[in-house]
This record gives sequence, C-alpha cells and structure tokens, in this order.
Amino acid sequence: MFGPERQCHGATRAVFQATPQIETEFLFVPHPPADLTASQWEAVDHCDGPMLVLAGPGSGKTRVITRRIARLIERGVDRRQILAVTFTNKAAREMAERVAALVPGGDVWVSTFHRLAARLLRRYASAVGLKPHFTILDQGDQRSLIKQVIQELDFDAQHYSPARAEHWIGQAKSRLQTAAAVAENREFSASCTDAVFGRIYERYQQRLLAANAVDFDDLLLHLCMILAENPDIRSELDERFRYVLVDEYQDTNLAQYRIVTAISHDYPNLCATGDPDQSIYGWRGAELGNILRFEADFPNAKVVRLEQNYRSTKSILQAAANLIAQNRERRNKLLHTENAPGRPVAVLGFTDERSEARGIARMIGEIAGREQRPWSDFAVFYRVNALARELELALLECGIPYQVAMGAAFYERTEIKDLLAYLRLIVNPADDLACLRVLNAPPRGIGKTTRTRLANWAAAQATSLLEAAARAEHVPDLQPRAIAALRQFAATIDRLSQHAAAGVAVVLEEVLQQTGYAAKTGSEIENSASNSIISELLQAARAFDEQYPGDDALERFLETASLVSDADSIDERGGTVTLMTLHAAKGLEFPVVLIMAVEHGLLPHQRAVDSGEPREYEEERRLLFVGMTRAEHQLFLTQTLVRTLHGKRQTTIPSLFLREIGVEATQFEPPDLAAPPNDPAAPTPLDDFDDAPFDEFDDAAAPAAATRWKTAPRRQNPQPARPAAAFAPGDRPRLTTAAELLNGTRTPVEIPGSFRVGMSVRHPRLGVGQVIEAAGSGKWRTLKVQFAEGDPHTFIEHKCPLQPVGL
DNA sequence: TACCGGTAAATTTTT
DNA sequence: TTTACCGGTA
Repeated sequence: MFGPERQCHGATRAVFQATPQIETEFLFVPHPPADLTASQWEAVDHCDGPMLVLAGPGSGKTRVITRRIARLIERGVDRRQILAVTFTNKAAREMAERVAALVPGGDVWVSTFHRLAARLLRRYASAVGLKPHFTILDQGDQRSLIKQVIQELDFDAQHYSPARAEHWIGQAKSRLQTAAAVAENREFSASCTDAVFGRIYERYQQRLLAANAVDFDDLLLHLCMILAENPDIRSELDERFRYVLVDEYQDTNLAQYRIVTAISHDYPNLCATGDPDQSIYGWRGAELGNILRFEADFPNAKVVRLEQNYRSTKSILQAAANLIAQNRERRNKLLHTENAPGRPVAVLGFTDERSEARGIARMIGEIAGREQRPWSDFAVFYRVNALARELELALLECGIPYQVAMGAAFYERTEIKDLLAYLRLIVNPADDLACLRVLNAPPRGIGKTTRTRLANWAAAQATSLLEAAARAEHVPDLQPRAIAALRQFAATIDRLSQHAAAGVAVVLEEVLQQTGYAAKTGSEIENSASNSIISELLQAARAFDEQYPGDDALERFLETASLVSDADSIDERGGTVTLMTLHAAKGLEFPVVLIMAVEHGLLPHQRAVDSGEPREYEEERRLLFVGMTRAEHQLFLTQTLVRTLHGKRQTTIPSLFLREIGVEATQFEPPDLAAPPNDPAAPTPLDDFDDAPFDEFDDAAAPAAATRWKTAPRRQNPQPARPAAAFAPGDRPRLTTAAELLNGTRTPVEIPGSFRVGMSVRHPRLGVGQVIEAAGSGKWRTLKVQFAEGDPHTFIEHKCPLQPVGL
C-alpha cells in the first residue's frame, strides 16, 4: 500500500507518529522527477535505515545528497535532526548553499568533520580535561611544539625528526591510540623507534593540555573518547542527529568512523556516500576498509550504485576505467556514460621537462584560441609541487594567466599568524605557543636567553608563560630591562583583554595600536605588502562581526581561521589556468585537463614503489584515476624521456599506468618542437585536427587520417608511420600522440635509448615484460627480461627485437 | 641580535 | 635545483 515507503520503520517510527500529516503524502506514489535517474531517485527517496551510495566520478553525487536532504524535510523530518558531514569547507559551503536553495530556512547542520568536532568539543570540553575556550593549533604550531618537545627530551633530532614524529603521532591519533594508551603499552612497543616516538607523543600531549590547546587530530580523537566514555552524551547526540549523511566516506579514518557510527546507533539512518576508487588519503590515516565494510557494519544497509557518468566523454571514462580495473582492493563498478565519444585521450611525449612545459603551454594556448575557451577551462595536475615550476615559466613565456593552488596561503603569513596569536592569547591566556610567538613580535628586547629563563621558571611553577611574564620580577637571573619588558608585555595583553567582547575588528585594531605592530619597521615595499595583508584581515574581521555578533565572536573567528585551508583559496571565476597537485584536484572538474609527468617514480611515486606495499601502489593508481576523471572533454597525459629533478638529470622510465590505460606506445615530439613557436602566422596544425570527425582516428582509419595533415609541413621520412599498431584495439581508448597533435604528422621519431632496469619492454613473440637486470656495456650489454609467463630471458641489447613500451 | 654560509633533504596535506 | 635550517661570527 505504501510502496517503497514501507522501508520506513524501526527506530524512526516515532518521527512519523509525531507528524501524522506525512501519511497523506504516502498516498502519492513517489516517482522520480525528470531530472533524476532511477538509481539517483532510489538514493534520494530512501528514508530510514543505513544506506551506502557508491558513486562513481561525475555521477551527480552531491546532487543526490542535497536532494535527499530536501526530500527528508519534505517528508516531515525535523531539519534540526539532519547532519551532513563533509571533509572540506568548500564542500560544506557548497552543500549548504544548495540545500538552502532547495529548502530555504537553514537549520540543517552542514559541517566538516573538524568543525563539527570543534563545536561539540566546546560543549563537552571538561569531559577530556579541557576548558571550553581551547585553542586549535595549526600544523605550524604543532610542528614547533613537537620540535620543542624533542629538544626537551634531548632526542637525536636527526633520527627523530619533528616531521617523522608528527606523522607518527598523527597516525596514532587517527587510530585512536591515546597518549595514555601508548604509555601503558610502552613495553610492547614494536621497536625502539616506536618507544621514542611514544615518549614524544606523551610529552607533547601534556604540553597541549597545559596550554589548553588541541591539534587537528585531537578534535576528532577527543570527541571520539567523549562518545565512547559517556553513554549519556552519545545517546543525546545520536538522538539529536537522527539522519546523518557523510560525504567522501572512503576517506574517513578510524576516529571519524567511530564518531559517525557512535551517533548512528539508536537511529541508524546513516547515509554514506563515496567511491573506494577515489580514496587518496590513506597516508593520512584514511581507511579504505570503512567503505568496503559498510554492509558488514550495517547488515541491513541499502546499497545504491551511481555508475552513470555525466561529466566525461566516453574516451576519457574508458581510459580511466581501464586503469582502475587493475586495482585489487575495490568494488567493481560499471562506469558508463551517454556522453559523446569525444576526442581520444592523448599521451604527449617530450624530450625533457622544458619541452614538456612549453608543449603544455602551447597546447593550452591553441585549444583556447581555437575553441574559444576561457583560461579557466584548463587545469594541469601533477604529482609533486616541484613539477609546477617549469610549467609556470612556460606559461609566463606564453602570456597565459594561471593560478597555483598550493600551500602557504593567507593564514600562513607571518603577519597574520602574529596577529592571530595575539587574539589567541587574549582568548586563552594559557596558550604558550601563541605567547612565545608574539613575545618579541614586534621586537621589544625579549631575547632567547630571557625566553629560556622565563620558560624554565614557568614550567617549575606550573604556570603559563603569560602569567610568568606578569610576575617576571620573581624569575631568577633576569636583567632588570628584561623584567620590565616582560611585565609591560603582560600588561598590554591584559589591557587588550578588556576589549575582548567588543568584536573582532575592534580587538584587532587595539592590538595593532597597542602593540605597535602596525608601525613595525621594514622596507617601504615590504610595509605596503604587509599593510595590505593586515587590512585584508581587518576586513575579514569586520565581515565576521557583522555575521556573527556575540560574546564569543573572537573565539569563533579564531576557529574559522584555523580551520580554513588553501583549497578554499582557489578562485573559480578568475579567468586563469589552474595548476594543482592531483590530491587537490579531487572533487573538481575542468573541460580540459592535462596530467604531467606520468612516469615511473613520480606516478607512481618512488616512495610508493619502494614501500613494496600493494596498498600504496594502488593508491597511486587511484590518484591518477581521480585526476583523469576530472576531465570533461579532453584529457592529455604527458611524459618525457629525461627529467631533471632535484638537480639530477635522469632518463625516465615510463609509468606502468600508461600501459594499463591502454597506451601501447607514445611517440615523442621531434626535438625542434621544444622551441616556442617563432612564426605566429604559420597555420596551426590543430586547426585541421579539430575538424576531423573523431571516427577517423579509429585504428583502421589511422593511415587515412594521416593524409589530412596537408597544411602542416610534411616531414620527409622514408619509414612509414609505425601506425595502427600503436593504437589499441577493441575497447581500448583511442590515443593520439604529441607529434600528431602538435606537428600534424604521424611520423614517429626514433629515440635511441638504452634499456634500463625497471623498464617495460615488448617482444614480438613473448609479449610485454620488464627488464630485471642489465649487465655489460656497449655491444655486449645484456638484458634479463621477465615476461608474464615463464623464466626470464636474456638478450644481447643491440641485437634483440625488444621495443620499449611507452616510449 | 642579525646575517652569512655550509649542509642536508626534498610526496601528497581535506582540517 | 631549491629550500630550510643550523651554527658560527660581526
């Protein structure tokens, strides 16, 4: 009688009893609105009970989530009982906006995990020994505190670097190992190293607690502990958040998983959306197992698969699907699309990183001109930030505007961090890190010696640095001048505190005035730059005051500031090409995408290869998968023959991923293409290329298509193209090469190169294999090659019929 | 306290 | 190659 609505039962029955008017709605058999597919509607219309939405890239996942929220409300669910959790501020903002557009009125709690945890932790702070106005340390603060701790404990900083300790502690925390637990199990530590890091962790945690501060991981860890140890709080929140939606579930770590499950126990209406194939944060503790195990965790879970892609062309999707099919640890999905076949995925080969960068810049320029695309249609992804440099130079050279999405943004600036540290100190006088930061900024004659003596005394007295400064006259061995400076500093903070409730902007202005920070010395240019940054902060403060008036404005402003990230800074409207790491690309889409340096050692990254862990190797594959599936219309992958990295020039090894995608061979550009175009009047080869129907690039049609390049200067080459064989048969994506695209010829360029260990090679009879050993030199160099089957074969290099694969 | 020079290390980084 | 950091000296 009620059709699909019969699924609404169990724990949430109370909701429906309380709102009987819903019954009337059941009389209308709900059917999918025209703008939703059947499976999308299935997910949207699901009401009670756990649900897993396995959403492939570009499958309209966000839309499904927002529509489901609207649908729940439409059915009479109290909107305050809905909680939607995302990972990024940006995603949260977007989702909130879209929900607001669908069901005006607010009150649906859309938040990131960390912000949610921060909010709840303020309320229940005392349960973990914190005071409500605790400080959230960013990574920089965290790093410097760890450094201090290592120094204090007098461990060898060579072996126990702050970076490693930070990682170790982060891992421990995301696995819910508290410092106390680590201390208890110290004798069971797997290694001496673990024992040392355990000590660091303990001490670090003590210091955090003393400063009434938490780091990012603590937000989650503390909340987890609260939920685990306080059944009343847990059930209260469970009841409060009856409908929980989690986006990007594949990236949840153990702490996040526990939080989500803890508040979905009595009301198990958890809706998890995600894609195992897009899990790229394993190194930060994300547990792929969480999503793979969902049905085991929730045996009666409904599973909806969104497999139709609305974003990419068939070629792109096919190529990506080929790649990801190689992963073992996944759930098989049938990615498909109704979109046009589109242009073949192109692999562009270049001689070195410089010609690669120029080639990319030219490619972008030509496509933009020909297709009348704005620069913002283009994105270039790379595995490591270092790869952006050469590209930036090339883009500058071509006059193409770009933006790099990368770390060290606004809130990382010294001025901003200093000013925020003052605010932190006002809110939380125990915040020793903030105190340390501004004690001598601007300089007021409090040097290193003074600081050490102050810190020692404060530690002995078990008091905060600020408090110690206020009572500086008791600190032994201090110069009278230092005492005066310290007392004055403390008095200044004290005076500033009186303005605390007057709004963020007012406090900030007072800080600037009273500390003399504004008048800080510096060169003319530096000053103007720094001034504009400061005024930007002031502006943000004013905007914040308007939006959130109230006594706790300062505190909330700080929370916002510390939870903001660089990804938030990407300006979508700015008409520029976007450069970013593959990690940063998740969740975005661009009409034209170029992925640089698809080479062994970079993608997959050397560290993943060295680890020998299939898990890590598969994550690299997912990373490329994520990058590829960002592309709507056109996708290019590039590789070079030699690449200079860390100042070392090395012959590259082609990425095995290329072969998995279906690239049999890349033809490399002739060397002269490396030079920037010097005759702008010359017809661009792409003019022609673009008019060609895509079908002409089919295997069989390839030689015929070659005749189309009449406007491009034909290269005399006795050797006919090594043509059709270069293109994969059947369901393989169709691939084009750099030479074809940029030069308009299909004449392959023979690249002499010696085989190296690790390279993939093709033998006419034995198929594809990998060089596992090379010996001798010159004429007598021999290669040992392992093929898919049988024992390795040994060849004499200069006589053997081996072809490099991917070269 | 501030600067210079030598050395070592150099993924990814939602918060 | 570039960068960050340490330790020495002015």
